[in-house]
Amino acid sequence: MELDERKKKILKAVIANYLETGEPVGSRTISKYTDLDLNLSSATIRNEMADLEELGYIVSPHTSAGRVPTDKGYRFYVDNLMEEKEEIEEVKSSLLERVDRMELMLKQVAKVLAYNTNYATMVTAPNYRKTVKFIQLSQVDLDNLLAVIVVEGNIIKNQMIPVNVPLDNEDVLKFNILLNTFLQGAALEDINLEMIQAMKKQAGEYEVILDQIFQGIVEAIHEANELEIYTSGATNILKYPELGDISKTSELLETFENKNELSHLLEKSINSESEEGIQVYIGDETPVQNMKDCSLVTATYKMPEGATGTIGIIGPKRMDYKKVVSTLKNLTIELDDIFKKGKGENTDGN
Amino acid sequence: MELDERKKKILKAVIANYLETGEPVGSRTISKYTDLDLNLSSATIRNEMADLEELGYIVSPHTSAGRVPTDKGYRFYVDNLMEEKEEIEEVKSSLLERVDRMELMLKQVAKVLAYNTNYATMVTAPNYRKTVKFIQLSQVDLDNLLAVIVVEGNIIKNQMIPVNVPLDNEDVLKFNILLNTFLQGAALEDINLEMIQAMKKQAGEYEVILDQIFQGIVEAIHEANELEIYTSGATNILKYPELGDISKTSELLETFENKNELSHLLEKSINSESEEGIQVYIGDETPVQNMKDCSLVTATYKMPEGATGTIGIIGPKRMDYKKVVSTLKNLTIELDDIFKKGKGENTDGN
DNA sequence: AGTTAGCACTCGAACTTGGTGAGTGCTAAT
DNA sequence: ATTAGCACTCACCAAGTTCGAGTGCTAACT
Repeated sequence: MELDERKKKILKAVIANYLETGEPVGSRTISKYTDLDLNLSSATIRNEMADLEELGYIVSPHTSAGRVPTDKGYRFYVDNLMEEKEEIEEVKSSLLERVDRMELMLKQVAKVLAYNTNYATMVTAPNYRKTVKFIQLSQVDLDNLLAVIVVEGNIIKNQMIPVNVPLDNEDVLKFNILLNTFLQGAALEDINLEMIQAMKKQAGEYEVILDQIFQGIVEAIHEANELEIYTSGATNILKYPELGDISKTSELLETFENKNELSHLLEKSINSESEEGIQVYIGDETPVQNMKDCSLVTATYKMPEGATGTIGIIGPKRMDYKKVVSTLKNLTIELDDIFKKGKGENTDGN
Repeated sequence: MELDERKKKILKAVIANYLETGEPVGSRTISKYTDLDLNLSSATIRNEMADLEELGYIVSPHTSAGRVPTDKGYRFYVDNLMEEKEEIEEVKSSLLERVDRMELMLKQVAKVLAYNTNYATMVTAPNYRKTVKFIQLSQVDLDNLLAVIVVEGNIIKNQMIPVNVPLDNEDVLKFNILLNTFLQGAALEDINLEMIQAMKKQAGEYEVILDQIFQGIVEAIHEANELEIYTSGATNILKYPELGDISKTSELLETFENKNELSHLLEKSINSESEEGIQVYIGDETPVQNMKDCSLVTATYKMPEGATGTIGIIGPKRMDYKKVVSTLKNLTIELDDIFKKGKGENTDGN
């Protein structure tokens, strides 16, 4: 059954009120609600609300309480009723000026966003298709070589490599030539055992040292492939009393502390959705089990090189979707802009 | 007034009981408590407890409840009554095997410690006296130079430096020589305007580029000087119902999220205490205001080079001091050991 | 037919009441 | 000095009470 215009209005009013107060909303409240020009008595509203309840959009927690939106209700609101805010929620871009280090910037984004919205946020680093752009060994001191690897997107990895045989400059130079010949431009996934075998052959007498070097490099590359994720404002979750059930909420907070877990979960689900742009996950729809009492809104941003990353906002189901969606929209636009200007130069990874 | 032997025993019994249960403990409980061979009736205990209350070691939350230790009581316990555990609380050292990257290791320490104790933990990186050990510029691509700086303790910093003039290999080589001449072996604090001026003079026509390079290097160095801090198990705090006052606890959790703040606070207070070894801060004694309903136990570990770092455990006032202290003691010993073996090689910073 | 006023009803929240028991302080006997 | 005994206190719990917001239904109104 399609909702007629009036039912839509009433549903919208119920949700709008509930988003504000977090309390069940009653018929009288709606009938006094002027924003939508309903002008109906509470009795009429009651009849309509009874229908809406039967249809599963709202529910009353007990006989003599008002109504509360169900997940289905929120879903309908987000899909059909919510017109987005016109006024641009200016993300304080002053805070976003320093683009010179990718990592810091993304942390900053998470922080600013959490501060502005009062929800929990997370930002993943862009998933470049990682090809090796630059690789270099240097002798730092008698016992250590330093491998510096720069991959596409200017993410830098360092690795100290202990060596027990003294090397002279020429040896190091040789290694560098060897490494660059084989590895420059290679995608990280392509660096496999075969390639390593081939390099070893060429290394001749230094095979043992090469082994150590490899071990270091492989580790560094492996790390470069991990999806970095930055979070902020996790404790904002505690501000919403409906999530006050500590045992549940603390699990959620733990998930936040364990960024690894979080990143895996997100990677699996969000990347598999080929859709781009803003996604809203309400309650059970969320990919992360621990968030099932919350809602998650994600947005995708793009780097000029084609890499994409995800920004997520986690809040109570009654979060201000309108604000969150428009904030995220503006933020991604702003980010795309910044990246276009900066064109990826001047970035850094840990 | 000095506490006589019996009062001490009773105080100890009260605290021991309270640490276990978290409930106010009554006279009858103590009189049945066999561990200390008191063999007194509850009435006698009551008289003694009344004295202890008058002296400020314990307090009863209301007329007909048992007694609870005060901060003063805890302090006395920690200083005089608590004999440390004999059996070594083995920190699962298997998890500490990978020493190859300082940063990862310290994170791991925080994690393992939080997991084993069920309290919140934090670990600061060692405060090396940071002298530049190695500095190198490389041309990564047409637009970017990469500065790699290694400071004592093998902490590595990277900085991408955009340049708008094409440079050839010889230019880069020149810069490298220049940088190394001036900076190698210099303490980070010594790198000041004068030195920079002197270098600029020598740079001649490339002064502008040098400027950019400097800016990058200064930033990198500045960062290297920040006290790194790693935390774990912050959500463990929520497990203790006496800290269940969400508004207070959430502030504490926020402090944990803001590692910067935390690190500044700690730096100020803990480093200023010249004492080493284990320190116990109870309630108000803690350097961080938000922790005043908790206790903080810190330990100092040493690197062979003389650098030191701090490990902290934050829990409720009724934390198991005995266990925490002995765990920390063993941990620092183990760490000192690991560092001695590894002798600082094979480390890395972000 | 759609809307509304009116009314009986429901049920959670908040408050009251009384009983229970753990624990205390005091006193008097040992 | 220690202890048994006793009156007293007070948080906690369960049962009962009131209160009011909100509902569903019916009958009257437009």
